[in-house]
Amino acid sequence: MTLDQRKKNRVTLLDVARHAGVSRATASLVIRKSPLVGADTRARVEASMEELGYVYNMGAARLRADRSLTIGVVIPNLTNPFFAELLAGIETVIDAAGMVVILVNSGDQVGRQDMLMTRMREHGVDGIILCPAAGTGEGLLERLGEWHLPLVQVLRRVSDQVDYAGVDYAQGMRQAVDHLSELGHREIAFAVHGPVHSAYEERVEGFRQAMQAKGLGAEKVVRVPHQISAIVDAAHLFSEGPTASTAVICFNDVVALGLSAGLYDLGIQVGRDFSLIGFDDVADADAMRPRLTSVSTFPEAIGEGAANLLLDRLAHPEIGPRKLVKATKLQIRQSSAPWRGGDHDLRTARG
Amino acid sequence: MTLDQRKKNRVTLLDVARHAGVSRATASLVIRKSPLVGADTRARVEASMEELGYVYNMGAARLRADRSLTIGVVIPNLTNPFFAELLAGIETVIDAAGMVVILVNSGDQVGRQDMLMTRMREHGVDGIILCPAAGTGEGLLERLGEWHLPLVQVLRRVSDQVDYAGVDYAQGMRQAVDHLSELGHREIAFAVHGPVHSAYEERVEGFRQAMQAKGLGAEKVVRVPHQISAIVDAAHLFSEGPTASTAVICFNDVVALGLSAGLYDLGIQVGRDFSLIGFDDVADADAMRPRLTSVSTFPEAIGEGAANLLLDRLAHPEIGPRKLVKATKLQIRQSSAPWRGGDHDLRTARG
DNA sequence: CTGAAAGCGCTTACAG
DNA sequence: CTGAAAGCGCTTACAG
Repeated sequence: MTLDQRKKNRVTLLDVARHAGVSRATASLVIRKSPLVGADTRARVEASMEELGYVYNMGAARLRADRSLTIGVVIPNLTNPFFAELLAGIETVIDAAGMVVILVNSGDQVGRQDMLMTRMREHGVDGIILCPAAGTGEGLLERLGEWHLPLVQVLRRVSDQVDYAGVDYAQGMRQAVDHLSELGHREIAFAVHGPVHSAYEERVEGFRQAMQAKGLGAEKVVRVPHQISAIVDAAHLFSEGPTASTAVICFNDVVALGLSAGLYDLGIQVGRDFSLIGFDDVADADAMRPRLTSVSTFPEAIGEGAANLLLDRLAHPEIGPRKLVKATKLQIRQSSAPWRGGDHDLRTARG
Repeated sequence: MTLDQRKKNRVTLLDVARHAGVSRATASLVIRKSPLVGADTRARVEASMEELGYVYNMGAARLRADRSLTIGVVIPNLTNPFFAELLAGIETVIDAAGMVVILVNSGDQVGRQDMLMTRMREHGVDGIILCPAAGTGEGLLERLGEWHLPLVQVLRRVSDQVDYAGVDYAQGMRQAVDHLSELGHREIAFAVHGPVHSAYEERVEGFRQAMQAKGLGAEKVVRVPHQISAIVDAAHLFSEGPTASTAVICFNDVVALGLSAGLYDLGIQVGRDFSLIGFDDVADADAMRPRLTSVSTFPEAIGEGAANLLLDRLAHPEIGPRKLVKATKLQIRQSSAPWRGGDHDLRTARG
């Protein structure tokens, strides 16, 4: 039996202490790199640890010290490349701090998320980085407050009373709208999809305000399907009917990728007869043809920011809630082009 | 501060037991759903837990019971969408088993990986799912064996003596080669990149064997850069010079995406004058134009398989090493097309 | 700088 | 079915 063997073989701190001829307390101090212990003693203890093959038992340490060097990360969807990059950023910082990430997937379901928060708590995580599932109420955050479990919201925000790291969506929308406006476009649509949460609303609101600031109508907020294959088939919404446009800003790069293919299928040449702007800049925009103009939101940097916010919070529980709102950057490539004038028939465009 | 409050507020099993008028042992049995305890007693204890807001302390339980309900997952690269899907599959199964994933990123560096294995061990994980960094030796696995730490290798294999879940790369290569061969292609190249590991070698070897089985030369194994933007610029390797071909099988979809763009830039129409086959089928192949023919390797299913293998291993440490080699499936779309004959000049192709 | 003792919150035999 | 006791491997005051 593996388990029994593991148990039998285990060398404890007491074994190390005996072997080195010191007390258990001294050995413990060596492990935690306390300056209280002399250099020669330290060397002797470390040699014994090496010789006996000692393995530090976090579980025992955590029970006594009440910290686990463990962070919970709750994410609504792993397969979205945006979240994968966010996670990579979080992992980098947490790892560098000598801590470890416990990862769970809420599937954007509030009920599951509740269950997972409890599970994180049972595992004794020192803090949580949460991208709240759509529909999360403030209640959850209050409960965490009662639990005295440090929390950082990332990308989506539910409460102003809790740390938050996210994107300046208003700025991003302004950059996209201004760019299209300068190219002469007036019939600009915003293609949205997915569940409604703060990041969704900030994007829509940012679009409205940016359009109004340019004296343009902002009524063309058009929902497209979630699956990319279905987005392809929704491209006609932007070439005909009441929401026909000359340019579309996309909720994210997945939408842009789908619409790019769909417009191509309709014989509309993006980057010449029609303009498309993505959001996030995580898809392989450089390898798309035409290359996709997109608003970079730097998910990896946001992940790093969120993790640093949490580490700060652990060190300083007393300071007030903080916000980290990252600037966006418009990456201009080929998919956005000057407006070609009103009498131009989109469908004749193919080369 | 926070920590002290958490401590002070904490209600323990003993509190629950007293409140319910039973002993601590009985309360413990209730938690672990033992049939030894009567229904009325159980109900009383559960009511007390609810009323007092009891939180199970995994840390304490693990110290005594020597299991943590925690699994370590070591992955070489999070941002690759292939690994994101793999991870999603693992997480689903581990979560359903009531366990939790500790995720770390080796960055494909053997030294970092060693350090992370030790860290996992200190955290007391019950087992590890490892996609070994390129260059990992058998020594690591032997060491884990000595540690009595159950391990499953995923996607890449270092030892036959340890459980493994992966892809039948030979089959995938055969499917790709046979398809191109049936379309009349004879000058078929294999575009590879990235670090060399078992999955790399199995693909190359699979290509060689499949080509030879068709009586074709298998010398055109061509290395392309790692960055997708640089792959785009490497497309000329397949249109001219000694490795010019009429069809390319790609190491993965990232390579295919880059070459697709690069060939387009060269004026070569993929899916008419040139054939391209991807591998993995994780990129949004349906949204590419032309749609990418690709060999599906089902990373999410492999993640699930690996996690199930590990759960089985935890339950039955005594059984011999097992292998789970998942079949591939060729998804034929538009990027592969019949050979157009020898005197056709690729560069005149553009419509 | 070091040692002896208590305790973190559970689980596990062992009696009853 | 339940209770009293020991112990998992650490850390933490408290003396010296």
